[in-house]
Amino acid sequence: MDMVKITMHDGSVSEIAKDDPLYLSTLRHSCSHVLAQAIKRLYPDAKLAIGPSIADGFYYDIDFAEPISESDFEKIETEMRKIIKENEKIEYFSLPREEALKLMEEKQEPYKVELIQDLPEGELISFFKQGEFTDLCAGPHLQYTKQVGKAFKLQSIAGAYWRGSEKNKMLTRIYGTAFDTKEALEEYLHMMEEARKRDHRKIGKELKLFMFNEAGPGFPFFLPNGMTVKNTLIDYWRDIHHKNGYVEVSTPIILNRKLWETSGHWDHYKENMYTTLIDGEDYAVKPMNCPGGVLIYQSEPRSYRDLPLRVGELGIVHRHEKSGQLHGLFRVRCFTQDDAHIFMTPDQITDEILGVIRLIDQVYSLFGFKYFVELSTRPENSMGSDEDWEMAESGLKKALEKAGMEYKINEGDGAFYGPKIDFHLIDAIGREWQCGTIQLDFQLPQRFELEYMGADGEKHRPIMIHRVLFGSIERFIGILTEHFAGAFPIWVAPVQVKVLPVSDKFMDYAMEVADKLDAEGIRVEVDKRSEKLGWKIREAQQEKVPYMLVVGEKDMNDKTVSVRSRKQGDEGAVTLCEFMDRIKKEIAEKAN
RNA sequence: GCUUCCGUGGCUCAGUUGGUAGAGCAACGCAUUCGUAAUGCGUGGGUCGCCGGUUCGAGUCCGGCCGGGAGCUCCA
Repeated sequence: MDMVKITMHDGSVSEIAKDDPLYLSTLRHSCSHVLAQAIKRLYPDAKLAIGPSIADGFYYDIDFAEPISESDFEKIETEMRKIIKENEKIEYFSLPREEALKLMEEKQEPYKVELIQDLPEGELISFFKQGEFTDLCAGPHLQYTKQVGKAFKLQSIAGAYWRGSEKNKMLTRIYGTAFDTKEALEEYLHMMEEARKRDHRKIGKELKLFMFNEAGPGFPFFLPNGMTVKNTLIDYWRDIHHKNGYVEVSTPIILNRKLWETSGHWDHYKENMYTTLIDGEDYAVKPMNCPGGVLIYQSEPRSYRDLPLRVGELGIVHRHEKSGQLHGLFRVRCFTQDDAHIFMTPDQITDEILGVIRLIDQVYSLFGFKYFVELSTRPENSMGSDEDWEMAESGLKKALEKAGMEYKINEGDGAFYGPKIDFHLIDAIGREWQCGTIQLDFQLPQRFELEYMGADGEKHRPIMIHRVLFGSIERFIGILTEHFAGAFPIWVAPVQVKVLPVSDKFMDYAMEVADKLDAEGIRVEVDKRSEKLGWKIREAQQEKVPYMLVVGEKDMNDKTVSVRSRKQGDEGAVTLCEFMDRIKKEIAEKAN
């Protein structure tokens, strides 16, 4: 393996292999310096902020005197190539704090001055210099600008707040990427193109799954095809919950202010709630299902014999997300949570959590998702006693261990009302999505003074958990759409079979085939247009219909159908019965 | 919400330095009746997101609003 020398934070030189991830991030970081140098040459008044390497490339935040746009990229890239060709040595040097400040003040770089002021006192400040360009930087860097090579590209421009705070000035961020070979760059750009093709907003339009309308920004409309997908997921959800001892309830969408005051939402979540005044009383549209679920728990006296009580609800919630947060089905203002609340005694925590973990595993595995788990523990400003937290956290850990599940701990990242487990699934092209969560809650049982009668004849407070598997059904549909690139598993596909008569002469037979499939509960359509077969196939293929049944003279006489699957293509003629058995089996097995 | 880009027939897009709109697909009609990813011909369809301004004249320029994209921030 090729080795390459890089200059580290302290000026020392290390030799690393080219397959070390540090090499690529160093290359990108040096590329961001080349970008900054080019910017300073072309726009001497621009002020530099920070320019790190990131997962897929790098960026540089810059305060421009005049706005620039992506049409300036060509000019900037040309200057970058020039700098790379000049092959300046990238030199390390360090200065005591005072001198470092003086240097950046002289260079009129206010953001760099601010950064130095925040660095710990008494330490030397490191810089990297290439030609006329000097930048405050922790490194590491390549040794010569030429080593940045030719495989780089500026990608986009975006606003970004100085130091990530919306109170600060908005800077211009230039995103770019760099690789060590042109082939790797090409491959990456190709991957990005693939991701764009899978975009659920694009596929959602093409397959007529859902739509949006100005009448309700962020409120999805489900079209017949999308509704089939949604209902299929819901049917499946009901089935597995029934089998796992859950009952299902439904609570009102709109509830009185007093309830939200008791739950704490009125004080802590009001900004995101839709509220209204009716007959002199305040109401709010529910942003969460829990308070309603709690009222159901309270509707009758509960005994320890009733616990654990697993109460599911496919609750429609509304949250007024800020306009800039909306993103297709991934971030909406109205969605269906596949919620459930479990009320239990403290010694039931581990088993109940374990049950939910297994349910989540079952669901994600079904769609072929891999996933990883994070446990978030007690934050500062939390409520509840030390003993409560100790009991809850150890209960969650025990459940994870019993399930044989590896997990990462996020210290102090829990909600103030209890610890939680998050499930992040990984889709077909490697992206991560946080979907399932299991959250313990000490707060609501206390606020609502929930009780159950114990075996000892005393009243006790139950432990409550909130949990979702899909998270939001709408968002999960978006994820599934991208995961499968629109080619849903047959049990989910809006249309499972499309019958394609070779010509109008076989329409009656096509209808007969469709009727028989329909009678068995298979979602089937007939392409009745007087088009050529090739055209009908093309369209069905684009619609990602799992099975096409071509029927012509031969099939009509033999009582067969010619099967074409979207994956394999032409599979030849079989009797309708044979096909029926096969498809029913595939649907029942929920095969991918 | 902030920065920035965008908004033209159902869809995808073109529209040069301002001179009151065009293509392909779809739809509809006619012909074709066809065996595994695009048959041909014809017809209809747009107050160019909305409001206001500049101009003899605005899809094109300017301002505001609405909606969307990218990113930032946010997601008790």
